[in-house]
Amino acid sequence: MPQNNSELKNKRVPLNRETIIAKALEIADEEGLENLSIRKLASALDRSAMALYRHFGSMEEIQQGVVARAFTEVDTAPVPGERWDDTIRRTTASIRRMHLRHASAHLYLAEGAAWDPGLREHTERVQSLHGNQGIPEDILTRAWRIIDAFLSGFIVNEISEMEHADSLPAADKPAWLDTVEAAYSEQAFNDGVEIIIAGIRGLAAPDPCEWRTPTED
Amino acid sequence: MPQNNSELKNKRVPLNRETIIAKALEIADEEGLENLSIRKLASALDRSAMALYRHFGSMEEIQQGVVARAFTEVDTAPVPGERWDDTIRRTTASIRRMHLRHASAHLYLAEGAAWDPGLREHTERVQSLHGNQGIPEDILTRAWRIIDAFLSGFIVNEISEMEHADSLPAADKPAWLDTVEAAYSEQAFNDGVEIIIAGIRGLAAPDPCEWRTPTED
DNA sequence: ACCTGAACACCGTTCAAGT
DNA sequence: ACCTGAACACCGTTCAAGT
Repeated sequence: MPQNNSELKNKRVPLNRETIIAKALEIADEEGLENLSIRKLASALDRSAMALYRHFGSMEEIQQGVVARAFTEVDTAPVPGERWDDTIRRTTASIRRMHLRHASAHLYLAEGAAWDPGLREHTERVQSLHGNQGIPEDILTRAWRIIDAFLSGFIVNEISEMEHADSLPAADKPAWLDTVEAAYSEQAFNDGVEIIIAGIRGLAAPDPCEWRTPTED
Repeated sequence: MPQNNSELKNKRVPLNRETIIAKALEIADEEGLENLSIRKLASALDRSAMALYRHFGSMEEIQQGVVARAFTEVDTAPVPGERWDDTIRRTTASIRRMHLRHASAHLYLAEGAAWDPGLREHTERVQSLHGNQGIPEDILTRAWRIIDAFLSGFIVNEISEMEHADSLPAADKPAWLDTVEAAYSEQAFNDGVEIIIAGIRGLAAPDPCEWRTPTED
């Protein structure tokens, strides 16, 4: 049975890294990264599971690709004249918003450390942003670890809590849960970021911390 | 073929929640929680996989049990007269040490948020510790969220990084690196804890923050 | 009461083959 | 060059049966 071109175009998207990852993120957004499988992905692309192995070596590689793709949505553009702490406020907020946009995908499940292939490019972009601002290397290293830990921990907890809240009858909530539940909100996130920024100033003292992204002229 | 009692005792440990979880933690410590399976666990206990379903409803329940069991190793005892910030230093360090002791188990994979059945008891112990010290409830709430995020994020990153370092070729990894890495990690952890404690003092100002665990007399 | 084997509906991945 | 079906060695879980 011959099929014409328009029929093929509807189902048979050209197969390459980009289209595979795009479809994978779509499925992850609907069912979660933990429910993404090669067979499911292949069937959504109207291909056999094995066809995907021409483009990816393993399921892990596909998951890393999905995370990398989501991180391209994060705002890491240099803003001339921006002070280092405003850069931190802007980039961390953007990362959090990206994760909330893809909350159902559970991206944190595949998100390894900063040297992970999926996060490497993102990490380099943000690090060079701060490097260009003139932050001393040892301060940047120490600051990075604390921010990175808080950020990833906060996001995992926040998304888990969001999903749990939807599935819990109000009468069953013990009193101590309020403390935990109230924890994850916009204000909570900002509290943490401000505390860490103040802490970095403490680490760098008596440096006035006037590091800024260079202006054009 | 009749088997005598001593032969049975060697292989056939009595089957209950406790012995199942103990064996599950053993396997997780060797292969990681992600490679623990009901079939593997049952075979290690010389039973069929289905025998375990008399004691646990699902694999998830077993994993939560493993996490809960590991958390009983954490030092959350009340120390009369101890100031709140020293309690934070002590309990967070103990949680980190527990995770490092079970680093290969990847316990964080099953560690949900604080309301997760596996962490519920632990959470209640620590919260009541601080409640008894007289920390105002709103301060405890704000402090908890930041510490919890930093702690879980730091531990995941630290263990991931340790394993990444282990997989480096020996030539790329001089002998002194272990010490430096370990020391740096320790310092980074303490940096974060101290910054957050200072931040909590800022949130509570002008309160002198002299909250302490009650003494006996 | 306690445990079993067989079966179901899935996985990721490898292999040899098809056009 | 690109894709396929069949197979392998696993999963978690359900069912009906055995002692």
